[in-house]
Amino acid sequence: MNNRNQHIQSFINHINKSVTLDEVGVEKLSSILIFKELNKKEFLIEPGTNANTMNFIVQGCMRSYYLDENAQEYTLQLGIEEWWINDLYSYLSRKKSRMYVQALEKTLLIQIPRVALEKLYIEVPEISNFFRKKIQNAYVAVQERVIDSMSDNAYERYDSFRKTYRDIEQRVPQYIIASYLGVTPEFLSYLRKKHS
Amino acid sequence: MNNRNQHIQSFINHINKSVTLDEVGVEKLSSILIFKELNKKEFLIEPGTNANTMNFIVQGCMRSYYLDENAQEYTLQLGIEEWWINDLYSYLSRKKSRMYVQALEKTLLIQIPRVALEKLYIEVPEISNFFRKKIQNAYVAVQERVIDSMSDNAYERYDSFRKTYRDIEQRVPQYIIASYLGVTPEFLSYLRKKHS
DNA sequence: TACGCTTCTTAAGGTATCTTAAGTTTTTTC
DNA sequence: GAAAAAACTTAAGATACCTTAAGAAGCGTA
Repeated sequence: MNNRNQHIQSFINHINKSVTLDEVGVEKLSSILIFKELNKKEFLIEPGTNANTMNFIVQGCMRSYYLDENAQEYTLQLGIEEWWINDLYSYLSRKKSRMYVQALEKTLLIQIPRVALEKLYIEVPEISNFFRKKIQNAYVAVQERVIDSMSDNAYERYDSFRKTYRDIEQRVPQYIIASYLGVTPEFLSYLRKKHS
Repeated sequence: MNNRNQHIQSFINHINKSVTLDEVGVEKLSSILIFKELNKKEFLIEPGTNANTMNFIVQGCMRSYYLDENAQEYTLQLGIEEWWINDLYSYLSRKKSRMYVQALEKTLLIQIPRVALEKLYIEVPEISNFFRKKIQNAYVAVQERVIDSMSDNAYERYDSFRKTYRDIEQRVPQYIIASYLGVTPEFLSYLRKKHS
């Protein structure tokens, strides 16, 4: 497949939006990438397994969610093309995950194994900077959600969800959006009608 | 003051609970510490300023909170002796803070300036590991709060707050606990009565 | 195309939480 | 130690959100 090279190319472009890799950096990074395909509903991570890669979505749609004792789902992250998806906690701490990370469509990922990536951090500091920023942004995003959950009502959260995830909303079932917003699907349906 | 050395000693003990510093590490770390005193209600960080230090509470009680357009406060973090307090976002990203970090009692901090700390990371990797873990834990704590805010009702959140922050609850006004839980002070008061 | 499964909608009744407002208690300040 | 300020409580009425249940619509597969 020559697709493979195209995908790597646009992956490198994605990285170069935040930092500047020289040719050696590009070369070294490209050499450790792994492609992985997931079918719709297939799991990348399940509770009890370990997240040992960083995962970039080339094509498709993914989510991470937590499942509680009452079989209630809490969606923590959604992602489509050019987004990263993971259980960062498991990846960073090397502990077992307590989440599911699942494909919502047939999905193609580019994965970077932690071991190889950490070696690269030393040889190519720009790559280290790139992921440092990613992790910072993840932290900020979660913190913002804490504030939003306290300050905004469900419709306000839905509204800002649609602004932030414009391209995602169409592709994801509504009950998953409800589980991201922290409301029941019935109530989300009611809100949509009320404000339409 | 000889207090100073005692405080440094117990600070080092705190670090040594998570990692193992050799004598050189201890020496180097000790040499970059700064003591800072805050009066009750005094601010360590305000919106528009930068967080350039890591802050360890030697004695006292602090909180970080976000203030929205409606003058509503959202408490994000509380801490007492042996806890760390900061606006990690500002510290990590080097961007201006959007939070307040404030002393709730007369407080003594040990501060580590970022510049010196980052130099130390290279010379004493154990210290780098220590703070990597701290930041991971901060991320996990915030993520857990997102899940709790969706899955637990206010009384359950209050109850687990009391378990997690047993020693803090007594020292902090109730309206601040309410602003941490995301409920009105009136409702927290009602809950306390109902369950007593 | 049709059947079965998944997702979405509607609606009624219930519970959790908020708002306002006033009174009480505690803490701070002089 | 008295006055002022801050924090807490109580209660009534309002609103947001949930639960249950049932039917409708959409989608995947034979």
